Amino acid sequence: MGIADQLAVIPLFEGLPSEHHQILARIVLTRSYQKGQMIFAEGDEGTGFYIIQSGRIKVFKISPEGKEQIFHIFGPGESFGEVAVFTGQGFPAFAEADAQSSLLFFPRQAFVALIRKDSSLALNMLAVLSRRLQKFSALIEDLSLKEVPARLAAHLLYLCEKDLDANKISLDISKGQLASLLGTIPETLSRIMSRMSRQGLIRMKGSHITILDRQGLKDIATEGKKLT
Amino acid sequence: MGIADQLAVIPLFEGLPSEHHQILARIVLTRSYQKGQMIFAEGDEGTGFYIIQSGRIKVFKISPEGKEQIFHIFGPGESFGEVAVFTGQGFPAFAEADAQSSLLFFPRQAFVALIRKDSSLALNMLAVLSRRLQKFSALIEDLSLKEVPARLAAHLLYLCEKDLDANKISLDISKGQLASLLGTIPETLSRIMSRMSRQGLIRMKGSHITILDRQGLKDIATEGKKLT
DNA sequence: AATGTGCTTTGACTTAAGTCAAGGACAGTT
DNA sequence: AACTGTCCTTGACTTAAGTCAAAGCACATT
Repeated sequence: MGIADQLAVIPLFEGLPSEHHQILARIVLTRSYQKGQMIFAEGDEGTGFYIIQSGRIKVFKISPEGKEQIFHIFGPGESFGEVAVFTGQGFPAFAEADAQSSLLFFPRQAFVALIRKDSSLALNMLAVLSRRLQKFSALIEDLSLKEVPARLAAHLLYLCEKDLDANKISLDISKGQLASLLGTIPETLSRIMSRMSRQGLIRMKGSHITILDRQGLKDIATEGKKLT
Repeated sequence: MGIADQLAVIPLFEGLPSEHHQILARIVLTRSYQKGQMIFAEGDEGTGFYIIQSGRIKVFKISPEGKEQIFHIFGPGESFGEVAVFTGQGFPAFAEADAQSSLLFFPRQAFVALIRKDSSLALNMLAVLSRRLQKFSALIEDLSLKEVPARLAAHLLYLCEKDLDANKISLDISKGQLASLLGTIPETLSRIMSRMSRQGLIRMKGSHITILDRQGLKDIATEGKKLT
């Protein structure tokens, strides 16, 4: 399967004329990264953006004291680093490979040139950025207006919805990373998870979590209901 | 001056052929809002977006307990509510007039149709959304990785840069709103401001603030330097 | 099986920031 | 000048969450 065919199934490139898939295939560069390798740093010049072919990428910021906040964890088919393409400023965060990854890199100039010619591509990109803005709104709301138990409850319910229909979740990231994604630290997350277990809301065995009381979690996630 | 001429000077519509300004002028609707009036609520269907002609709009979320987090305060020439246009989902937050305001409303269908025809408009919109994403990143970083004194110090320096060259700032929003913008509450903000005064970093007289020690504020904003 | 390295959990403690409640300050109105 | 409502400040207290440090586990390697 050629690159152009791979591109055709990526949501961002859906509905484009196939000659545009050809053009994209000509301008794209493939890059590989080891687990833990940095893809770009905050402030680096944004010379293009990336789509994940395989692997996993985390986008994050880190405080001078070393606390990390993960903004997103992206998987195959998802894009990142677009913001810098359209603002002309540097990348606003760090990106690092969370596993051995293969990425497609689209250089800025050529990509912008294509977007000028293809309004479907422009609209797809607008949809991608809009959805990202929506996710950010939710994160801001969480950080500012909810406490950690509520964020965790919401996240567990979210995983449960998208992952499997049943009540079993298997975390595909470490608990430390989950903490960072929820805007907290491993110790706090650990304590809250054991409180939830003790109250019979969830069962925990390593990275496997079973939801026992969906309604109870919902109450904590949305209502101001407290976790004893 | 006709609407089309007004539109021509709005950043989002810069560089468009003037016949497109004409089209925009034909599809736009003018709407007026009293201070305190709601423009849309979270979850409302996004039938279009707005540009501010005059007045001021705050976009925010509110917790069940009543704490408010302001996402943005927008002024003349700025747009809001675009996200819902491109995701097709409801508005992700509330918007309310912060003063008597006159808004331009662009209905979704007609606007998307124009964006299909005008790639400059599409690129302008991509730039607007990208910059917004950048601002959100900064807010997330602040909420998660910095404490309130650091956020306040950064905000004061920011106001000082954009407002006037001198060291005098006059807040154009209430302190309560500033608190909500920084992700805290009035009491906390008040305490921190008096600490800053006591330490000789700023002088405060009502809504007028003078920066006395720019470097001191910078240290608090960026380094992990503490405020005694 | 033994060793080691990197997560995760737990405990005791500290601290930033929120809550509740009472005063002040101030601007506009009568 | 007195009144009224709103916003701001201050004080005493509570609490969620972070810090530091020590075990505990678990998995991979030798």
